[in-house]
Amino acid sequence: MLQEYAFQGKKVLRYMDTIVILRCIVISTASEFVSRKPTLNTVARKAGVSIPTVSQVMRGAGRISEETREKVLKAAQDLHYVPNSRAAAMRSGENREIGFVINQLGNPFNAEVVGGVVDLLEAEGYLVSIVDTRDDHERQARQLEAFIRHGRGGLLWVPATDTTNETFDLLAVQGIPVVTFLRNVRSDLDHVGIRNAEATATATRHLVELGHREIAYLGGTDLTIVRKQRIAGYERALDEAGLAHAVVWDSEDNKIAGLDAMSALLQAHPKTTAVVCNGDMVALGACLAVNRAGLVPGKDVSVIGFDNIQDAAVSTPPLSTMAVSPHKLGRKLARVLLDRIEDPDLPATVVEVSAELLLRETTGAPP
Amino acid sequence: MLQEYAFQGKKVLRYMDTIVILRCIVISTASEFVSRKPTLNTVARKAGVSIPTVSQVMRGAGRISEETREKVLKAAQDLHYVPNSRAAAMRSGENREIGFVINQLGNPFNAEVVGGVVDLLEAEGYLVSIVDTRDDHERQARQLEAFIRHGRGGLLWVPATDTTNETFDLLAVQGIPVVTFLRNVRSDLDHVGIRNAEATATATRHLVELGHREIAYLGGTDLTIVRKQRIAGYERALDEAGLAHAVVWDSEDNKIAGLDAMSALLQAHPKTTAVVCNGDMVALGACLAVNRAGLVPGKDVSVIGFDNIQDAAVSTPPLSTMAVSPHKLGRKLARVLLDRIEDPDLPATVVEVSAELLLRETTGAPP
DNA sequence: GACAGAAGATATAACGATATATCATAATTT
DNA sequence: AAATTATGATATATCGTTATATCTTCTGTC
Repeated sequence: MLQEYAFQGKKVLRYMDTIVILRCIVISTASEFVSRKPTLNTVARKAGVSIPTVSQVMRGAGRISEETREKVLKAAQDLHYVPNSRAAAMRSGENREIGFVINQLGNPFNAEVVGGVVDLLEAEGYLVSIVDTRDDHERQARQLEAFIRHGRGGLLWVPATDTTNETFDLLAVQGIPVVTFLRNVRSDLDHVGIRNAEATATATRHLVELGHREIAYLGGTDLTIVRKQRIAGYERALDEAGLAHAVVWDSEDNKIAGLDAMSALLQAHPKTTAVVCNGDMVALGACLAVNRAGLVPGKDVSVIGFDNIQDAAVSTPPLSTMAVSPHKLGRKLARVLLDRIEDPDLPATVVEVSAELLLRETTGAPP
Repeated sequence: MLQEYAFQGKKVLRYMDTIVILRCIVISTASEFVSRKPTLNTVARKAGVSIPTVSQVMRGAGRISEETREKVLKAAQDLHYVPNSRAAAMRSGENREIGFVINQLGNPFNAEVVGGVVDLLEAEGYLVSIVDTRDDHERQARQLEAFIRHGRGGLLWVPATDTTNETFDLLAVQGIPVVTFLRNVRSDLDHVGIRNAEATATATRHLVELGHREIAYLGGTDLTIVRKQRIAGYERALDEAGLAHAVVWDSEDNKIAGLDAMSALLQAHPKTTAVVCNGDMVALGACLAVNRAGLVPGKDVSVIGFDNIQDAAVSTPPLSTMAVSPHKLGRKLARVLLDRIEDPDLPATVVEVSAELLLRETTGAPP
């Protein structure tokens, strides 16, 4: 009796035992003529050895004679064999693929951080693959789950604003190494970030020393962790100087928002002689606004930024800012993850890097 | 006789058959108390059904009674079960993970393209993970191979400058769907890009119509494909106008390089009244140089950019440019990849999107 | 009441790799 | 010469899934 039989996605016919012969023929045909991804099996047959032997040669493990080693390597090269890491990971449990969940891809600061991370992790044989949440916590939840489904040996993560507890719980249960970056939202997770409060305090103190008395903060009522920390440092420095009066003005982290916000601020508080900004983009926008008001940044109004992005050095006038090395930050981030992978029982680590006062031309004594 | 025996990374002892009992105890202990990633097996045991049944429930496949369906779903939820897509991919052959190999992560244009790609592919259940080659073809080769090892169902790729033939061959042999983006380097691969020659021709023609006669091209002797195409369009438009004389000046794609190059160009060719730029970053740098030379962009010297990045709209003066919608471009890119995955036997497709002339304030009649 | 067919579940064999155990030889020791 | 140990290769089970085949049980039909 003839029966339909599915083989490699295609229906073939079988008749009792004939299927065995048929399958043999088909398999052999396929491996001869159809270009399929080569596997250990393919290589082993071509080299005339067993599968474990090929596996050992590819990994440089076990005891293999020079003769068979060369035979196997030749076969692998001829077939353009590329090992399947996922199958390997499945069996061995070791997974050298790291996910980086980032909040804003186009940000040059983030891009440099990624560079630092990758430089360290690729040297250790890891693949670092990135996704961009665009600061949308729902998309983030989907992406994190996707990373778990697709198997990542560790995660680096800039948590989106409004990240829910469900998301944290999901990660906690999966028992996969996670290091948060920049936004220190959970004490039970490893973290690498910037000493935000210290940095804005330094910036503010500098402006106070220059003689400024009306110092506003630009970019800060949408209270993410980082903004809170930065505003806290700013307010602390004002308190120390006995300047209780503090204007915190809202703005998003881009040039246009900075421009608009600074224009409004200058109108509402014309006595302001200095602004500490939440980021360089805002600061650059602020300088634009100062210009448009017929004033000169660094003379009439001092502006100080945060991050030291590339543009800060070439704007007119060049921007004073709190500088952090994103590349170094990235390397630290990778280091902490590697340590965690090596020893999962380590207590949660927090590493915070200082920012340095970098004075260019947008800061000076008040008029 | 006692023997050492390795179990879950730790050495235990075994004595003849006793190992069986020992293993049973250990396994049961582990699954009860140690937090391990739950699998179909775990869920199946908890729900009191077989593994294939759970698999079917999770996928919504096969015929399952409502009763067992609920039982299984409850067990899965209680255990926080997350399916292992790699194991699934291994068996089923279907792999919904896409790799995006990009040349410059910090570029906001690229970031928006990624947004378009992801919007379409995530809706189809794909995970898009990104790596940054930083235009280094050796790093790129390592990353592409890593993507193949780790199993990607398709690749989107901005080929780095100097990509070698070995790299193309590696990809060709692996038989994995690949779509190149922006840089159309191989006729045997699908491609999505911009009509570069058409765009620069449009820009140049516009300058000619404004009355310019000394029109230079800024950013172009390092001859990548894209630069070649753009210069070709520029030269074609000059030829049409009977203006044989063309100055092509070198510059990298960033502000500082644009500033330096434009300063040099103005010194070497003071009669130049207009420049077509290879990108907006160069154009913004060029405007800076024009300013520093005591001239006004759009009046003394016209500058036109390419890409319409966010900064172009808020620079002073706002930049005229050739605008393309990166988001739309990203969706096109994703579409082409999906089509290829659906039908691997399709002939190679090339999709090219037009750029639009977007006039702001850096272009005008010559003085 | 026998039988066909459907419904709902399970058994089994892959996918491509690695870990462990085992098995032939050859080389060395006693 | 017999026993032991190294050496180099292979056999087998397993990782977490899914595809296919098989097996009950329960209908409904004649």
